Amino acid sequence: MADHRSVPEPTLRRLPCYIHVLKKVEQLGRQSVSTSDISRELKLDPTQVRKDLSYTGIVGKPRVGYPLKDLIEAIEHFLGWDECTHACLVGVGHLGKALLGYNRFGEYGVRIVAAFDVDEAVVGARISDHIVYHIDALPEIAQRFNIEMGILTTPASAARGASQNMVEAGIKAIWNFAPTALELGADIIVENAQLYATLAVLSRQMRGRVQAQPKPSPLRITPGAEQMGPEP
Amino acid sequence: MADHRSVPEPTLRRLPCYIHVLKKVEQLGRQSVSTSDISRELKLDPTQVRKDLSYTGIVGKPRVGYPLKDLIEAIEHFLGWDECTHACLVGVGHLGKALLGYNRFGEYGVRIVAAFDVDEAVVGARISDHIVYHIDALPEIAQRFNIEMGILTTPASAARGASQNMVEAGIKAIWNFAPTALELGADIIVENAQLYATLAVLSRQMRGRVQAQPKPSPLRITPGAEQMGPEP
DNA sequence: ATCATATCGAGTAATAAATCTCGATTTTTG
DNA sequence: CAAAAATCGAGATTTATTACTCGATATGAT
Ligand SMILES: NC(=O)c1ccc[n+]([C@@H]2O[C@H](COP(=O)([O-])OP(=O)(O)OC[C@H]3O[C@@H](n4cnc5c(N)ncnc54)[C@H](O)[C@@H]3O)[C@@H](O)[C@H]2O)c1
Ligand SMILES: NC(=O)c1ccc[n+]([C@@H]2O[C@H](COP(=O)([O-])OP(=O)(O)OC[C@H]3O[C@@H](n4cnc5c(N)ncnc54)[C@H](O)[C@@H]3O)[C@@H](O)[C@H]2O)c1
Repeated sequence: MADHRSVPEPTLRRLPCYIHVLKKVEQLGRQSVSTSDISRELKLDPTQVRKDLSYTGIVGKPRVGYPLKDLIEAIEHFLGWDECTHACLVGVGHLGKALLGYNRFGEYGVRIVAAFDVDEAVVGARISDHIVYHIDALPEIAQRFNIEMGILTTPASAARGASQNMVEAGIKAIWNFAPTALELGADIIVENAQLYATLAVLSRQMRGRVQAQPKPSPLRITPGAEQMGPEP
Repeated sequence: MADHRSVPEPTLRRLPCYIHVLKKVEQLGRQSVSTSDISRELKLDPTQVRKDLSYTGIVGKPRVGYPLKDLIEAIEHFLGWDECTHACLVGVGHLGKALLGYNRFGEYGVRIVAAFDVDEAVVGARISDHIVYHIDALPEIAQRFNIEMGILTTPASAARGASQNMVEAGIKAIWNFAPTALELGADIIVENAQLYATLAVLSRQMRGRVQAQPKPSPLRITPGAEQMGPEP
């Protein structure tokens, strides 16, 4: 239905979860699926699932649900995951190697066609079938392979410099795994992987579960000042 | 101020970003920081930053901002990151190895004290100074090392089984990197790392930039092609 | 000492998202 | 063939989150 700019971000974030559920259901041999099925699996409200799915333009049948294959395709198409985006990865360290070894990005519309680093120890190596080039080769290779997306997995200290390199090489979208906000032009799309966001939620819940009361913490600035104006 | 369950999740997700900015500012030698500084760096509204920070109980000074050191400590304490949580990692594959090689989890209140797998090829190995045990040893070792958190990095197909193992070993919180919803008791805290959520947002923005119009998609229901009831 | 300025913090308004309600539709059952 | 059950989809309502406003206050300049 609505194909324009007005898709809630929470919806976008849930769509991959739907795909994962749907593919699992598909392996069971089912032909169709209802929002009740999906919501049961993901513990969401059925009408929310319905509203989310409606953004993709899919139409369901009362009493039956949605045709499974069409629904998966609709979501994938909506996200652009039915088309292949050429990506490069910059920073072949621990995390970079893990991403290079992940052989399912194709399902998510991404194909890593080159990797880059500055460390002579990895430059020239083959990591999970990907050649690691020196970062200086980025502009040329980016153009040659028509690279649209950059996956940034350098240390935080190198992230801004590396992102600059990407932009200079003509890359328009960056998936940033470094815990740093990038400083780039408004025409560059940046999305931070935010690994720690989920850890923060988890940690907070753990602490909250154990000791749910407000405790007299040692982090007060002016001792004794609860909600009055702080004394000098 | 409010130390109870009433912290908005968006706030929790932003707190780690603040920590990252603050630590960078700290390295510059600054003693204090204002919400204007933070909001400029992260492109957020200053009053939103202020409201987020207020949950940690920190108090700032007009015209000056917040004492940097205290602020970092306040956020870390609020998240429980000033205390060490013992964790184990289950599934020593590409991603698991990357996480084992990450030597900064201490800053996030997590210490990986053991790793587990079923594959004889990795069981017994040392990965970045972590010993890999067979999953069968999980109950004993979890108890011995007082493991509270499980980091789940198995393939999706093994995720539910492995999470079951964790729970049986007494683990109460799971950081789940597998793209599967886990089916566990309500007393178990689960947080899904959701790697693909950010990719979905990125992909959608990329496609939206290129072709913003709604197009007649081929995803309509073919009448009569359906069968299969809703119940499996 | 007084004034200008930046910033905090609380309260309020506006916006966004989740949830609820209900009529319509399709399939299965009696 | 009629009734019952399940589910869709649109719209209304509620709740959550973000953005705005403003008085108070600390600092540095005049
Ligand atoms: N490893 C993890 O599990 C993990 C977890 C959370 C976050 N992260 C984040 O991901 C990023 C990478 O982490 P890591 O553990 O893989 O680090 P790492 O040190 O193992 O790897 C970083 C790689 O980047 C390369 N590099 C440095 N500067 C570069 C430059 N200017 N251009 C190109 N390459 C450059 C280094 O040579 C190295 O190979 C970090 O920002 C880290 O905070 C990693
Ligand atoms: N590698 C990535 O970059 C990446 C990216 C996104 C998501 N993921 C997700 O992370 C998970 C791990 O990915 P990966 O690439 O590391 O996979 P992988 O196949 O490299 O590693 C999985 C590991 O889990 C082990 N394992 C299997 N069953 C087990 C069980 N029952 N108990 C304990 N260990 C078991 C395997 O032996 C293997 O070592 C997957 O669910 C994947 O979807 C990975």
